[in-house]
Amino acid sequence: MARTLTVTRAAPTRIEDLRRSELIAAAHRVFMQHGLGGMTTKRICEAAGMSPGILSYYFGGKEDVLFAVVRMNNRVLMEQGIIGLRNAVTRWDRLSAIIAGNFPADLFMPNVAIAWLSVCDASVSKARFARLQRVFYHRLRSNLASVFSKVLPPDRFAQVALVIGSMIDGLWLRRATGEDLSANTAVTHVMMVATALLSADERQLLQALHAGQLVGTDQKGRTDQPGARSGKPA
Amino acid sequence: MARTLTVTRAAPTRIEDLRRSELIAAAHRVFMQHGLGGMTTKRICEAAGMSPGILSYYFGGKEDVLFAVVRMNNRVLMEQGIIGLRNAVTRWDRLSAIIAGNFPADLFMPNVAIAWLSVCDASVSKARFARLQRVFYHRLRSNLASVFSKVLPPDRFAQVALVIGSMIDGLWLRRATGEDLSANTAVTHVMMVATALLSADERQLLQALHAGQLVGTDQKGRTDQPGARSGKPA
DNA sequence: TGAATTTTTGTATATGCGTACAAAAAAAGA
DNA sequence: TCTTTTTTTGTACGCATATACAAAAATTCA
Repeated sequence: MARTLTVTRAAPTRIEDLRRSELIAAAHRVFMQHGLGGMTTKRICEAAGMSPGILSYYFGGKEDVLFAVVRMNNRVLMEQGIIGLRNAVTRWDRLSAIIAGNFPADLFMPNVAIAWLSVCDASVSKARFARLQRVFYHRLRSNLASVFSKVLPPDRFAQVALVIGSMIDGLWLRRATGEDLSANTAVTHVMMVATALLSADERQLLQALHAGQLVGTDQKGRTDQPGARSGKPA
Repeated sequence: MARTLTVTRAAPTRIEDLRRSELIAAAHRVFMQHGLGGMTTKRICEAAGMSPGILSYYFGGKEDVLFAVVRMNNRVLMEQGIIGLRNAVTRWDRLSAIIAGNFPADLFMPNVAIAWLSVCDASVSKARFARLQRVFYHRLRSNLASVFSKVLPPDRFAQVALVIGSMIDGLWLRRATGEDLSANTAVTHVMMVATALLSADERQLLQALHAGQLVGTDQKGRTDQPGARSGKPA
């Protein structure tokens, strides 16, 4: 069905995949604008310029569409994160890229934040979505590990990763409530926290080795701008 | 109507307020268990042991009930926060009490977190709820100000307050997704961040005055336990 | 007790939703 | 061109919900 197995060995009827993509894109738009609650089948089909019944022809149901939307969204974010990470050389650049990858300037807006919030809400009852969420968190964690794992002991890393992850989520949530907050300041705040936490470790480590050498490590001065510092912390 | 204006000048028929309270309490229970989406009028009345139609007799509609529930919840949290703050003497005790007040051990659970999440979700379209949310945030901010305002310059305080607030929200969100996290560790993590941020200021301040005296201020050692340290940071 | 009022019940109505499906239209193949 | 398959349409059904409301029950008052 929907596949041509005759003379031409050509790929499966492309119109099928095309329609699916169009519907997913339309659903994505509706989702971003009206949130999960306002994402009705009628609106989706309308946004795609198709008839209301088309959805059950190309998808098993509405949940399948939503799943595809979230999946697509995550994939895009991850890909953007990867290309951001390619250009980073120092550890701090890498950290900065990871954080910034979680705050795309064009997406860090109330509508998007609210939409993402309602997915979190739905994730608790739908196992598929919870799994997607977990994959996303895991990706963040392993990205952070690539920065910190050789600098911090495992349990300390777990703390730092939880703090950074929670801050990212928390700032998105604040954005959802309409707080006046730019993607840049969000990144800045997370980097500020990371810096503060790491320099605490730094001092603790140095103190454990030899007391009194602390001032020397800090002589470069301190700014909260993520990019202002390119040396590794330890 | 519903008031006795005859011989006895007694207060308005108390049964009215009683029923209202019962319904609010029932709605609160249903809300915590089934989330916003699962909070139907039928379930509320059922949980209150009343007939399905009673709700439109005592309330204008379902939204009024939800509003009352959220309002009650906020009031309880604020009152608990106040009594926690009464026993605090040092600045760190106060900060600890404020943070701990945002993570009641018996409420820091997925169900509650999810319920609270769905209210955030609904807040964006219903102005009344957004206002409630803003009041809540404002309370946190002014509580934090009572700790930090004399130690930090205003703009720096704004940063710290945003970080702490976001972390609180973020940890609740993580809890909503089922992350294994106790109220105690949540408090610990927030305190850890606050400590790190504050000691950054501390060092910066001291550095600005005289270089080289840093080690002396840190001689007491550092633990991340909130209660382990009772001296003020600056 | 008996009448008046308050409170509760149960149901009826309207609305909005997701989904299935038969019929129509379009496209492809011979 | 005619037939077969694919794609689209529009509608209809079932389900769940919030709300309104008339009737019944309980309570209050004289």
